[in-house]
Amino acid sequence: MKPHPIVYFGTPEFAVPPLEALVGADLVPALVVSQPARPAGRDRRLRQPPVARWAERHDIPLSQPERLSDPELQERLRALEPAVAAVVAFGQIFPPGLLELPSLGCVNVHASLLPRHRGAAPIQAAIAAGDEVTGVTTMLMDEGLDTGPILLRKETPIRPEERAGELAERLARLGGELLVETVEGLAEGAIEPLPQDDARATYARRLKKSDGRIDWTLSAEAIERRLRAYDPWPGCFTVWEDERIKVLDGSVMSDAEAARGVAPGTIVDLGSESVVVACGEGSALALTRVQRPGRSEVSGRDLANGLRLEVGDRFE
RNA sequence: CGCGGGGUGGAGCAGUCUGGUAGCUCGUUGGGCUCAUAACCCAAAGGUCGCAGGUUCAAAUCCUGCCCCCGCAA
Repeated sequence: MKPHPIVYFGTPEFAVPPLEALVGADLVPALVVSQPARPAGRDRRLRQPPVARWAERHDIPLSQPERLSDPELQERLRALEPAVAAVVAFGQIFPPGLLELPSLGCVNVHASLLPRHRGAAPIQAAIAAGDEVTGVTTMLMDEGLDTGPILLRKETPIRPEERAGELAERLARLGGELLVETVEGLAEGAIEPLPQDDARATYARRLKKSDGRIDWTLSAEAIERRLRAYDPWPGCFTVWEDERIKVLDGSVMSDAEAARGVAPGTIVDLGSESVVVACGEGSALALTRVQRPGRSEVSGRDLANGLRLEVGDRFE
C-alpha cells in the first residue's frame, strides 16, 4: 500500500461496510477522517460516529476535525501525498483545494444510479419514487454536489416490500465491492470517467423530520412507498387531535369503494387489524402498525380502540 | 444530571389533579338471530392497578426509592 496511500472519509453506519471492504482487499487507508463525536441517543451523550469507532477498533489512524478546512488536517493530508480519497457519506462539502490533492482524485460512493437522485437522500428518493431498480455509483468528485464524472456502477432491484433500512444495508455492501473495484481500476488506469447527463439528473434534498407528515391527498400507493422510504428515518406520521401518530406500516386497499368521494384523511373502515383511511385519487390505505408519542407500537385497530376512532373521523 | 410521555382483566385505553363500590372500546366463552359475515342482540368469565416502602380509618389515586417501555432531539 505504500506507493498509493488511500485516505477514507466517512461518518455514519452506511460508510462502515465500504471501509471494511477496502481493508479486506488489502487497501488499508493510511488515515480515516470522520466527523467529531456529537450528542446523540436518548440520553444525549456524546457518541462516536460508527466509522470512527470502527477505525479505532482496527487501529487505523483517525482524524475528526470540526471542519475540513482545519489547517492541521490539511497539513497531515498533504504530507501523506494520497493517491485516492475515498468518500462515503462523510457529511461535509469538500473544499476545492482538497479535491485536487489526491493524485488520482477523490472518489465518492453514491447510493443511487447517477445522475438520478443526486443529493443527500438518494435511497429514500428511489423508494419514494417507485423505482424498480437502483444501485450504487462511484464518481470523481468535482465542485458540484454529486455532479462529477461516473467511474463504475452496480445495479440492484428494489423489492416490493423493501424499506430504506434494509436497502441501505444492501447498498452499503454493494458500495464496498464497487469502491474496491474502482480504486483498483483507477490505479491500473483501466477506468474511463464518463460525464453525467445533467438533463436526466434528479435531486434528492436532505430530509427533515417534518417531511414525514403524511399528505393524504397523495395516492395510497405513493403514501405506502413513503412509509417504506422514510423508515427508519425520518419516519411518517399523521395528526389526530394535536397528537402525532407515527405510521409505521400500511397496505394499499385493492377495494377502495368506500373511499370514493370522501375527503382524504377520513377513516372509511375499521379492519380486524387496521384502520382504513381515504387517500387521494379515490384510493384507500389500511394502516396496520402505528404508534402514539411515548407509547409502543400497536395495530391500527388497537389505535382505534384506544382513541375511540370511528368511521367518519378524519386525520389532519 | 438535555426535554417529555407511559406501565390498570388477553389487546388498546379512561380513571390519578380534588384518596372512599374497577370503568370504556375490542377480544374470548356460552346462547340467540342470519343464506352469510370483521355484522347485530343477550349473558358470562377474566384485574396482586410495574416493584418496594411510607402517609392515612381508607391508596390505582398522595410521598420516597427502584425496574421496564417509549416520544422529541441527529
